[in-house]
Amino acid sequence: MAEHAGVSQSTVSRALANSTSITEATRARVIKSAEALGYMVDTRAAQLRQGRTGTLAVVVICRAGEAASDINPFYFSLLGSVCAAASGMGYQTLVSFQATPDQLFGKYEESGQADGVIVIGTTANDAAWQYYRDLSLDGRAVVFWGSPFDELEWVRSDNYEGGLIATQRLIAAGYRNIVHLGAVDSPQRQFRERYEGYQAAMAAAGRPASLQEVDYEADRETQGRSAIAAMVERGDIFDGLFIACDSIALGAMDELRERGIAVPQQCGIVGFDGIRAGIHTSPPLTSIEPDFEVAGALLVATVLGEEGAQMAERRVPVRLLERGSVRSAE
Amino acid sequence: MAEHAGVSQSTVSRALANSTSITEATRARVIKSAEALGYMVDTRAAQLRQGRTGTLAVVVICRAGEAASDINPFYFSLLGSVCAAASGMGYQTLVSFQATPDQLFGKYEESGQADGVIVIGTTANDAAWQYYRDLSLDGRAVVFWGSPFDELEWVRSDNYEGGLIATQRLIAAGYRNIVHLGAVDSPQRQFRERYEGYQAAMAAAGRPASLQEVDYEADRETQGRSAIAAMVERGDIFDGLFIACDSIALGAMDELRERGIAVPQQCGIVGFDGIRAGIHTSPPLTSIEPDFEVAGALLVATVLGEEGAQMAERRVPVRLLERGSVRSAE
DNA sequence: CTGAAAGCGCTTACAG
DNA sequence: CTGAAAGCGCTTACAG
Repeated sequence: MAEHAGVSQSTVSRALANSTSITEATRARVIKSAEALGYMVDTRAAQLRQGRTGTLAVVVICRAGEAASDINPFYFSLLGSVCAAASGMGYQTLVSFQATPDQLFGKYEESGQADGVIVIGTTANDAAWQYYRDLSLDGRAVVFWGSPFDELEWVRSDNYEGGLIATQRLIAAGYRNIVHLGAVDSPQRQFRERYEGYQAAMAAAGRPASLQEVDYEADRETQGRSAIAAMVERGDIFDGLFIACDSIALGAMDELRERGIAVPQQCGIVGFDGIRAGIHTSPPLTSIEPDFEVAGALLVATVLGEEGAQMAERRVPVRLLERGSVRSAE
Repeated sequence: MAEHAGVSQSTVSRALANSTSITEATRARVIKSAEALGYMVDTRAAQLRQGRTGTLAVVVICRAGEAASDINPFYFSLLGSVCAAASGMGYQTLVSFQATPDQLFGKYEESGQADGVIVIGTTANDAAWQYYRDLSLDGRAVVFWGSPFDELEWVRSDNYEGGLIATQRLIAAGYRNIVHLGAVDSPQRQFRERYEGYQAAMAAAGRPASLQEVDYEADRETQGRSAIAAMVERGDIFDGLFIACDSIALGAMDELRERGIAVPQQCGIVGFDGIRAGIHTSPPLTSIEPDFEVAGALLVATVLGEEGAQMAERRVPVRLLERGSVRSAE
């Protein structure tokens, strides 16, 4: 390559790396040769020399035995946003799906494969979270979406705000007995925050908070179904539901339909996550959606240790996605 | 590292690479030192020397302006399956989402970043397909999911079979006027194949085939809605629909509901792709699902140029996912 | 502004 | 079975 352009290897490198200490004439010649020869810089070699990788690892934690098509679609949206944000910052993304303990691998930094790790996915996989927690405590650059551990670097939705506006919306529509379907003691820290937002809105309206716990060991749809079944069989009175996650809400809606409870007439529902499947239920599911673009950008900025990616700013704003599972405000 | 274990660099390398020409005693010592020092082989350097990358690039072609949450969930399932299959073969996966012409990048092989490229995603993005077609014609290892070009290396669902069994199911349930919603001349080659399966089943039942074309420039849900709107407004008689893709079917079901046409009583529906959102429509959407595990494995084997990954075997088997949008067989 | 040389961290003939 | 040396394809001080 250097030979073809009649310059040294150093000059080729500088020309292609846009170094300023190169005549435009020389650069042009080098570039023309590169095109003629179909030459491209070997990224591996360049990065080895530079001591960086230009790559970020994104690991999606799954439940054991969960196929790709069973993964909560919310995480796929997040994955896409992270890849886009990384690409915008000039980083490639090494993606892997990890479920069982033997699949766990996060030593990307140690093996020179990535400059940092972004962990997203189900918090129910204890082994995985312990593994990545240790990695982080070991001083590696790893950032989590919605970590169960406060000491780690995390980025989360503004869950409190989401719970607040979801509940306010239900109250404004005139529903009286609004129950929250979720969990306060699960590793899903985000669930507790959503509950607290719900609680605040209820308190402000002078109404008691009421929580129906879901069994987070079960799959999400079963969680929703079982929760509704339990409430109905107990004879609970409710006409509004703020549900901690859309996938759970989908199961809840199925159960309500089978039991003949009409949404939104007899029961209003607001979910959380804004997944697309909620567009096609009947009625479509009203939900709280985080700003995915901000989520991706924040995760990437945080793992890269950017200035400005301070703790206080790691909250992703949310908005109400008005669809059809809540009747109009009174 | 070598110093700590009291051996040469070569020995360290051989011990860690499980070379047979190493005493177990030496290997044990090296491994212990590695653990003590937290040493790991630098993958980049190893691969540079070995002339391979141990990595596969997976590019998801999107529509311009499409956010991650708008991507057809089918492709996410496929993406997950590909990553899992690659991982099973000892390969990492470099994932990117590409929509606009300036985002197009597939020179992973040339730049030493991957040993091959797997292209999946919407066929409606002409520029992208041309780009990857050129890359493939240039001799690069690139394999496509459902390519519009016959000369490329592709892996596809057994679309003909899928169309056949979907239509047979509708016929068996006693629906008389079964229409296909799809396209025969779109770049989606798979759509034509699905139509042909439909056609064969109709012919075998002695019934005429009837095609309602969708406008593949629009987004998928609009395609479904508009197709139904057109049929109803024209006064077409139909009581069965085999729809080329679930995302289109979801839109069609929304439109049917709004127009008061009951599924499956007045109209039976079978979609294609088996996306999860179809579980929560009412009724749930009966669909044809490819075996994702086989799809991922075949894509990976093909791009790696494995023996046995012959053309004839690049068809992914499909099965009927019985849900609720077709009434029981008579 | 450009070139010759060193070196990033490995693996692999080549000797012994 | 193990070591010394070369080399994978780059970038970057160091000279000029």
